[in-house]
Amino acid sequence: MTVNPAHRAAELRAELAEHNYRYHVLDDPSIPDADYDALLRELIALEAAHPELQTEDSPTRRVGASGSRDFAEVVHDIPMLSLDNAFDDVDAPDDTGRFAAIADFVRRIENRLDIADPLFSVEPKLDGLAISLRYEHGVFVRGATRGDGSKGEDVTANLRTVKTIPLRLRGSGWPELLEVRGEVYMPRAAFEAYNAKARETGEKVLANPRNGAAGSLRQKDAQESAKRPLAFYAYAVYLPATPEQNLGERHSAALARLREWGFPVAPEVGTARGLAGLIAYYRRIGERRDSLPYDIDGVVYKLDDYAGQREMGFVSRAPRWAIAHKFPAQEKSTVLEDIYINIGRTGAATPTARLVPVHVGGVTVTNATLHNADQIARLDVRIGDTVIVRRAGDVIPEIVRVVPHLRPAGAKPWHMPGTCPVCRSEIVREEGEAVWRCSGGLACAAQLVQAIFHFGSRRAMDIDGLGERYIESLCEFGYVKSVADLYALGIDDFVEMKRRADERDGTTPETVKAGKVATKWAENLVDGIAASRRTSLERFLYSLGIKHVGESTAKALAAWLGDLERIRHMPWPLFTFVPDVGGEVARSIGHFFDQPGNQQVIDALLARGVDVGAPQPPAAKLRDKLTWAELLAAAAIPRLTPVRARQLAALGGADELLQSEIDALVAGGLPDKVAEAFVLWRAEPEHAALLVRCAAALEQLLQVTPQSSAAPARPLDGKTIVLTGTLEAMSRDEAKDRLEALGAKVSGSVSKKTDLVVAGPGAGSKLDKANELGIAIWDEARLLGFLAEQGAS
DNA sequence: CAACCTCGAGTTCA
DNA sequence: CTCGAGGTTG
Repeated sequence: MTVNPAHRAAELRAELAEHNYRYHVLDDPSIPDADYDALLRELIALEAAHPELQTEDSPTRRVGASGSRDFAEVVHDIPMLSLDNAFDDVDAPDDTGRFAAIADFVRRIENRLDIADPLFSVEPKLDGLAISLRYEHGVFVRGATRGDGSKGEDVTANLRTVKTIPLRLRGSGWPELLEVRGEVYMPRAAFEAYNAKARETGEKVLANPRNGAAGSLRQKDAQESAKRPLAFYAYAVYLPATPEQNLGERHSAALARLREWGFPVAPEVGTARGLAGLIAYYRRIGERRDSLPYDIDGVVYKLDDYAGQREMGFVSRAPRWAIAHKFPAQEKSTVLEDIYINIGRTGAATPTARLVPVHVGGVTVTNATLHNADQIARLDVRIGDTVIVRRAGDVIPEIVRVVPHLRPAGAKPWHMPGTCPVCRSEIVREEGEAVWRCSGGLACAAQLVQAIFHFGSRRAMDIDGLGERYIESLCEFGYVKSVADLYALGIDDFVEMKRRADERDGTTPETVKAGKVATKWAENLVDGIAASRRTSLERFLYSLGIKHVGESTAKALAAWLGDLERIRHMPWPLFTFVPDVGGEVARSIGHFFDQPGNQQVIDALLARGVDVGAPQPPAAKLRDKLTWAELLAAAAIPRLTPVRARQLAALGGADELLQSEIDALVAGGLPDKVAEAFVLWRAEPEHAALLVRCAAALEQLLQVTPQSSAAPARPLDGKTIVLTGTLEAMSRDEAKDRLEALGAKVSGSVSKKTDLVVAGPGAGSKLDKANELGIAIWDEARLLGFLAEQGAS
């Protein structure tokens, strides 16, 4: 008698699914692994012989589909949340202070819902990847990463290989359409085992379980994914068809239901009542943190009652009914091997600690900034010290303190070296400044490299593919002595440069061994450089790297003065007519253009085809400021207050003022002291020359500056807007551009002057501050609506 | 001149 | 993101 293959396949599938569930979800296997494998092999053989019998939910699908392809985009019907994070205030003297953020969270709920000690669902916060699983008629049909919350990537094939994700739901009563959210993670034991094996076979070792999980899920080849031992815990469930009706009335009950349907839920999940309950849970999990089979970085509290959740609602994308309570940043001790100096673009000499590599919060830290010499003195860090390193809320490692009793005998306090380690120029400190600087300027290789890197950076000339390493080689071998030289480079230059660099390093790339020369990268670079020629005046000014001229000052200069030729020959006091430019910045700009070398570089750039667009007349708004009195007031003449400057201006133009005797000035109403100070000042030839240049430049500006014409009023004129958090439909830059096009000023920090804050998910302190100051807050949807409206009209 | 607001510059690791 | 310093304002 022959067995019906279809029947047998269904039987095997049911049996395998049951064993799988017992093994992975209940952790209570009922048959030996070998028997399980035998059943699986039988099914694989059966499906191979009868391809028509293959189904979406077959356990054989866990082996992983092969073939490489890009991940399709998945739009989440219900956006995936981002939670607000709360940290302990470790400096607080008592418990109420230490858990202030959590206490606030509970209080807000109690006040708004008018209840005491609400019930929370409490969960460990796994350090993995949030994903969303979709089930239709009980069958797993699609899995996606969180992505930015509204759009993720389709990783269905890879998720099928995760054994604890049910491919078909158990039991009954599940809705036709079901979406389950949870965390894919790599259990610690699996991580260790994987790495042990990888070390043996010489394969790449995973940095930490989290990276392991992320890397595995994004494997293009699901067969590769199948080899990585991932697991899954569910923590949320939605019915996308009727989102407002979740499963039952309580989150904890919904999770219990998920368990019945075959989803694994972390055994540490439970409920807790009121602030005291939350803190007890936090402590309990914290104590067990190291002995749990997976990495966690905190716990999550969710208001258990769904009706309450709906009432609390959202601030932008973050729910007000849930919060992540993170454990304090992990601290580790290590030994400080050396302190070396980093030279920045402006010559700033930043001491950096080289550490004996240490694992902190999931990554290996080998470097940590010490900011400046003052910081080193404050911490009293010395070479050889054992130091405590922490990766705080953000990513950047910092040295918290030294362990004094572990200091080696004879360790000496550290001092800033007198000369630059790169160019041997003197390292000096400006009066009253915290930073020490290498005085070598562009003659210092480090500063030249940084200057070129800045020039090519995205917000400056935006040269694609020009990385720091290439720049270092270009400078080292003398291909480039200024940014202008970039535009004279050809493919051959880059290839030759690379060859020399490889030679020096003693490395021979595979391509050279094969007797070929790779040139694609060089072609791309040359194209990138060529494409950067067409730029704007503001980008160009920014890319020059003038001290005190960042993006926004460059933009202001371009908008108000409009013409590179005008700007590069303007006497410095005139720059103060541009808003937010004061004496210090104006002098710095003037000083930059006074250097013949800088002028030559600009000439060379223009000669090699850099195009900053057509010159514009100065902004009409400039006109009111274009007076001789204003100019004299800006010129930093000793004792000359604005009032006195007006009196002085009334006495004549540059020629008259250079010739008038003190008597005449005093007769004109100036106090003796002021007149004397002025005469003393103008005795300096360079001051006299400045006066003449200023007068001439003012004359010229007056001729070309248009009368204030009634510019069309824009809807956001005079409004100051701050963007915070992540925007999803457009980049922050794009949002900024569009708002500015409507007349708004987009600024980086919230203050009383802010009119509006646009908050995306992940918004932090800025959002809190906006709430505190009672400033209007929009979410992205509202912004998009507004922009669409404006765009239409 | 003090308080407050902005901008610029520097920073780590995968 | 954070610090330090420059600019503006009351």
